Amino acid sequence: MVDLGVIDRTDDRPPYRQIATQLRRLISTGKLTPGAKLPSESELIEHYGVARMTVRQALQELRGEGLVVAEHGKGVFVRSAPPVRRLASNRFARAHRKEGKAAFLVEAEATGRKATVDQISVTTEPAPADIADRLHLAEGARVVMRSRRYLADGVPVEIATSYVPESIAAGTAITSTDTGPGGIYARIEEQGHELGRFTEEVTARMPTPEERKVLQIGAGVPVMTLVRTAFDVDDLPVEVCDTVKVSHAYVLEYDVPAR
Amino acid sequence: MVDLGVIDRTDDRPPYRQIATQLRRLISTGKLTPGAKLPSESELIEHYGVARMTVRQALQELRGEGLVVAEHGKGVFVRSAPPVRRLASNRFARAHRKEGKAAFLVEAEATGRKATVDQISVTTEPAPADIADRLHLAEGARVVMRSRRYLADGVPVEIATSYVPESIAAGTAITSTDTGPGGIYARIEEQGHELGRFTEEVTARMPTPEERKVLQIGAGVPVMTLVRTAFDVDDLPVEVCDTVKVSHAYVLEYDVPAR
DNA sequence: AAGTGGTCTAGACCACGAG
DNA sequence: TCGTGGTCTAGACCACTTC
Repeated sequence: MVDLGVIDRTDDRPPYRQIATQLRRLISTGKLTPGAKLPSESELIEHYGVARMTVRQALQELRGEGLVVAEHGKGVFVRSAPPVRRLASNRFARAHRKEGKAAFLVEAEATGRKATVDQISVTTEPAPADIADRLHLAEGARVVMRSRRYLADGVPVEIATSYVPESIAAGTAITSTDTGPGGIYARIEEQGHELGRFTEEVTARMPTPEERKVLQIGAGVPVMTLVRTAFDVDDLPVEVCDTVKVSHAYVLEYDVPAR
Repeated sequence: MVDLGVIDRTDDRPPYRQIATQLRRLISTGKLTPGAKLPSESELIEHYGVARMTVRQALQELRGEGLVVAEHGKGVFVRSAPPVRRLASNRFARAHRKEGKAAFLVEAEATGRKATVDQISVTTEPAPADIADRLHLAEGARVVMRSRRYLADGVPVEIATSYVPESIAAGTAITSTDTGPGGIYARIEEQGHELGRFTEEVTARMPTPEERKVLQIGAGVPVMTLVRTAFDVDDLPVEVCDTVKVSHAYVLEYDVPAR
């Protein structure tokens, strides 16, 4: 059992905040390490001499910060930091594709993690408006839509959906579950669209309830969205990939020339 | 007053979730538009016939998703989407510095916003361990540390802290509140360190209570952190800038060659 | 069965904002 | 002053986990 402080009733900050601060400090100073169990609600109630709702409010603040996770019937635990994957901006370098490797696997290999992909679905549909816009397609033009989930060491870290114009994807392995060596970018180049550049648009937000479920994250854990558009050497957009990443599982790295 | 549904006591989902779902739907369907006031707690209590804590739990779920903000003494309101700033990866191009413009102002100008900077503080201190590491400095080496807050149209959108080795900054305007035309990058180049490239590391997380206060955001709104390191043409790191951005106020854009 | 967190009730007093 | 949300109390019953 860790040692807790006391509540200062003359303090400006309300009791639940004081409790939250003390628990937060136990975590940040390493007195409570990832995976460790916090004192139970009953223990906190008794120690601080407050009502249950007060303790729960403190715990909820920590849950909101993503510092702890509550497990029904077991207790409240310090969130164990998932493996952080650093995504370098050169991860789509042609050299890697030539070696027959998909980007996610290249990354995983570099960090010694076991990467898996599941929940793969491939359909052909009319392009959503924003995708059609990015691909310079007419409204209602059809695209091949590939969705999948990525896991690192068995933990879900990302869901991704790729859109390729049907005119490029038709008759290739892009419409198959297994896209073959080098992934869809290799297939696109085989169709005569040598890749020239990518743009990536990054932002962050809270996940939808469905994303929370698929990514197996609690409330209070934000996601990053990265929308990548691939252009061929004629600057024609050939693919859009919309990814939702568990934020604390990723650091994105970019190299920018000063020009 | 909008029309609400009722609680189905035979439903699996607990009442507070049903209430949250109904309110969420009012927002997503546009029956409650940004800035609109939700029914007050008392109204919800009366309408649904539940205790206050039940209603508050529903509202809290929406706050956690960043959909609404509570204003003490006034009510709960649908969050109005703040202006989104798109940050292009060429925003530090030398051309802009030559024109005597700082990056933030260049961006603001491009989008027609009124950009302001406040809470500027400049100190000289021993470098924190991670900063010393990035700047290739010995532990305890001194750096000039510049903190400031950026606002777009009066709304806080970012806080930033720059670190420059004292060996470069000493005796320049970098140690002044006003760094002069072109900002600190112009001053660094005047010291003989022509800039060659930048690296940027991006991730997202929940804000600390203090960041929430400075950025004036509620719980449930994530932040993006962007750590930029500037290198001169000899690949010597000359500055580290640590920024914390309100996530929904920014989209970061990067251009990546396929190589 | 015992302990944990999840949900709910029915009150209370306080601090803030607007009229 | 009045209505708003912010905080707190002291109970209650339920569902989940472990033994």
